[in-house]
Amino acid sequence: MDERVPRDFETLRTTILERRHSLPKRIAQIAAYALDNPDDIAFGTAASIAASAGVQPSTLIRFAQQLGFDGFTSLQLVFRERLRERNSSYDERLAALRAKAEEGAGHRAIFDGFVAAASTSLNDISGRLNEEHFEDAIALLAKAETIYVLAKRRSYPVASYIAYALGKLKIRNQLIESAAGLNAEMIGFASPRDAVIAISFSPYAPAAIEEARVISEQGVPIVAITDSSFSPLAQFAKVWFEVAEADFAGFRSLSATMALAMALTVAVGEKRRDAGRKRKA
Amino acid sequence: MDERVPRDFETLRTTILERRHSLPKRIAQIAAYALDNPDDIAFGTAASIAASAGVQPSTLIRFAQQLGFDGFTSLQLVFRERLRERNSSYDERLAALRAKAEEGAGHRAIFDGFVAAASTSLNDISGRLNEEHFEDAIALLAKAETIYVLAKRRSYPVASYIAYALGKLKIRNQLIESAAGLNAEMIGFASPRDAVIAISFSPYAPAAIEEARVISEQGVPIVAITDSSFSPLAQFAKVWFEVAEADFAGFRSLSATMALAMALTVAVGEKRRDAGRKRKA
DNA sequence: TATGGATTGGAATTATTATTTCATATTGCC
DNA sequence: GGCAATATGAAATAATAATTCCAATCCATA
Repeated sequence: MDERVPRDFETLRTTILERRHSLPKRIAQIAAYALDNPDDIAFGTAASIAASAGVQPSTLIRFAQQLGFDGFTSLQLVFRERLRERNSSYDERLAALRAKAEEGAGHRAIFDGFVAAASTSLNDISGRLNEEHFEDAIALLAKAETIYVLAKRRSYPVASYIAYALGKLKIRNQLIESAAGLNAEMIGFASPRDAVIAISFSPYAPAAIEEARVISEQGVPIVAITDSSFSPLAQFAKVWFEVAEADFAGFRSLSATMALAMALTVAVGEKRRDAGRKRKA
Repeated sequence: MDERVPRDFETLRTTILERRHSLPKRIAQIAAYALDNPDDIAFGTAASIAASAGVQPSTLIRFAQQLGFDGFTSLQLVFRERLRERNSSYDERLAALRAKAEEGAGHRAIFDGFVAAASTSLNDISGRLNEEHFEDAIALLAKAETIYVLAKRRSYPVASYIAYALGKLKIRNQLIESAAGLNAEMIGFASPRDAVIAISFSPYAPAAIEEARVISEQGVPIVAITDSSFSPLAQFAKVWFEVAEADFAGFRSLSATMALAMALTVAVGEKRRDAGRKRKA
């Protein structure tokens, strides 16, 4: 065993991919299986793995030997090590972050707390996004002449990001700011051919709700991002998204909302480009 | 085996913790070891685990039986299952997201791409935050009379969030907006007793850089959040943070920057509260 | 402190699993 | 198309690991 044996999964993976085409059929078969089902290699027995991959146990051992290991067992160790590391690389780290943050050890803990809250929120939303609503929202926004973006206070940063991104994508948009008292007039210009993205979380800013009400009464369709079905925003909206953000130290994360906002914006941009192309053709 | 056997790790854990005090000494010893080193149980052999825990293999089996399993092997399955799930619950899921996003399957892929980018960025920053810089920045900002917040374009949402949070914490602050032409005068008011949080990423908005230069020449200390040591912002800053945000579809995530911004803000708030308390005492 | 029951250690046993071997099949090459 | 080299399948064998068993020890209780 003087030749260089891959001792970590990434090296192993690379090695396999390099040699892929020079491997005999059955060996290639088990190689593909190994990269596709690393967990099975980590936990299975030579016999069970061979069966799942549709080869003989001896082939599995030859595969290991071809890679420079002295048997299946040593190959398996690499797959097990990977699981150990992977595992500690996230969930446990997040748990550790949370634990550190909770026991409140100084300023670093504050940082860890916010990182953990943001990660949790992202994790959560990625499983919960309603794909139909997402498509509906994109369709609705893509055909709008002007997209109005409405959000106050905590949600305002998201709105300003949307406005920035829409601008970069050359999509006409209007941010309804809280600052000047011109909101009423701005809203007055909106027509049913336009659309609104409204964002508001509990405790809902009264101004945001009121403006959403007025604008929906003008027949302008609203896409809302909010935090529950009881949200007053939901009742005015054509489509609405529920985003649950984790909080830390009384401040809620914005990461999930941001990710959704970015995705909406870019998807609308893409949809418009596609539509434009079709019209020309 | 009619009694209820814990089939998932959490249940098992709870069961062990409940019975902890009624277990015989050696069994308790292996129980503690199991909860402390779940990975070892998942991968080890009865003999190796027993040795590490300082008991006999037979004790390990008795432990498993006491919990209702019919042997060590079935107990081990629970520990292995946990690793599988844990693993697929994040890293692999993220990889899957990325893969889906890359193969570009419709709008859902866009969403997945942004979620993945945000997760990656958070993951990254949590390992890279320089704790000393963080403490320095907090100290510097905590003693400022007014905190100026300076950011344009893509970074503006972060600035507006900081301004909002500082306001909620009753810390005097001033957002230097790009809109009106009053920036120069606003900046003119800043003194060395104040401080600035400046945020800018490549391609650096010229206005942001210019304003940072002017304000630093007035002797106002700057805390910068930027993306590399070559950033023009870094040279004006007393303390600066490097934040590497992953991007998707040409838009960069803001999640790591946001988390850092929130942490900074809240930490400053906390430091001020502490200082206030001490002064009174 | 004697006694019964529970607990533990250590070796023997049994089961499972990896590996080797050898006959057979396949492939590439002249 | 025939030959050698290589690859594959299947079963035998060797190794390893789980489990069981029994004697020794510990502990609570009378």
